Amino acid sequence: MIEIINRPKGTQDILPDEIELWHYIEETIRSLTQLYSFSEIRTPIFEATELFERSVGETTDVVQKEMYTFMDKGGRSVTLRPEATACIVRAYMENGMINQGAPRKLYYMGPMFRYERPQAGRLRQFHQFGIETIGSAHPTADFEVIEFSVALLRQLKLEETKLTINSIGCQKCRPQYREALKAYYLEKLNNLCEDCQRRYEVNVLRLLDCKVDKEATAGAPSILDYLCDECAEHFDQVKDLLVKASIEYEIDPRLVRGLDYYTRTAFEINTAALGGQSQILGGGRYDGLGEFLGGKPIPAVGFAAGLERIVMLLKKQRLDIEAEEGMLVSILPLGDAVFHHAFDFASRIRRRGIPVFVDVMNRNLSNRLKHAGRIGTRLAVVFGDNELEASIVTVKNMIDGSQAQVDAAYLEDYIEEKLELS
RNA sequence: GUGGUUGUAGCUCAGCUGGCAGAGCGCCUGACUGUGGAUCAGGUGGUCGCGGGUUCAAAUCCCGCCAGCCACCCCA
Repeated sequence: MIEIINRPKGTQDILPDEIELWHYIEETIRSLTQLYSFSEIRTPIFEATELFERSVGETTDVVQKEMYTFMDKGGRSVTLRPEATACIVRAYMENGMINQGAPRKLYYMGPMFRYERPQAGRLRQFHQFGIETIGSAHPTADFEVIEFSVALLRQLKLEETKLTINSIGCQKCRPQYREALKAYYLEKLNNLCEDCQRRYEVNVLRLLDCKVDKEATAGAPSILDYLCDECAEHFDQVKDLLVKASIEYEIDPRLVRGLDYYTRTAFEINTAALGGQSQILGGGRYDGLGEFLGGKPIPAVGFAAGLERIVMLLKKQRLDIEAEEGMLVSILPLGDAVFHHAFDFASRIRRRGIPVFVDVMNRNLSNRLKHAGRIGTRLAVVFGDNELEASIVTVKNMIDGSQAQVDAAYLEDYIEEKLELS
């Protein structure tokens, strides 16, 4: 007995039933990016492992334990991309896009891979959409990225979402805050959970969003009190722009980012409706990334959204996607002698831009009609020997059940007319 | 990676303290030899997640593994 092979853990088959929802999301994204003048960029799904080690940061979970890394046959270590920002910046530098003027506004959409324990809204292969505005250090760039993310969710008709923002400083002021935090937590260290004791050494900022030790965190110093003048001014301007655009937000000084390259603005959009994985979108400024990757410093800001989470939310909201106007014509030939005419009719109708299904099963009319009905046929073209001898076919309207004898020579005209009338 | 929980037909599930694997829906066929949706009848469909153990006998009890879900962790 040959064993049946199942899909790999943490992956998903997206079936035809669900694909309409994906198309709806993808089309909304493409039209909105166009309206905001973001251009699509496609980069490889795997990259040199070092790209992620250098950018995402070797202390993060993503690099330490979540990467799909393997040696190729040439002895190179490559990794399935766990996120795209590093890839985009790599491509930006490699292709000399810095010479194409600033800012360069890019977007991407595609699969990402992280070796994690799967859970609702968390998969090993998942899809992200993201935008990056590269080349501008100005707060208007931060604002535009945030504004776009809000507009996108509104356009998608996603309900009950909340925007949270923060500033996490820069390489100048963050170290001082880090020290202040360490000093604050030092005396409490023994009472903290195991994870937090580890975080204390690895990445103190992460202590802030620990769910176990909420009490200890309550009195912790706020990053906002440690921002340097430039960072504070930048943050003020971003907030001011948001207020003037009537975009509601909440400031959460404990909002930090897990990835090392983030600077200044950090933001997230969350929803209460999703359970454990509440974040549907997250991003911020990453002025440090260019240098991390061995290039010039390049100011940039962007975000990434999880498409599966958007799909889940929309399903939960039971959003009715307007079904495509049903235009399908089904051709139901009766008897071996007339099968070849079916394909001739089909080509002629398809040339008018009308979708056609040809029944390629050998079964009686009753079952052919049954199947035609279930796939959403609007008009069924039925014919056997007797019709074709008279050069006619029978066209049945599947919605009201009426039918007509039609001159086979003008079948496509009749169908076109019939579909446009209804 | 840690903890909890679940796994029986394509789907939803029943199957008691071990005793011949079931139902509804779906699918296929027929009633209707050329007319779908309704009705009725018949049929198809399962290594009971996988492997081992206990037993005369395991879907049922025990152990291990795999997978799903939930929470932690982390993030989109």
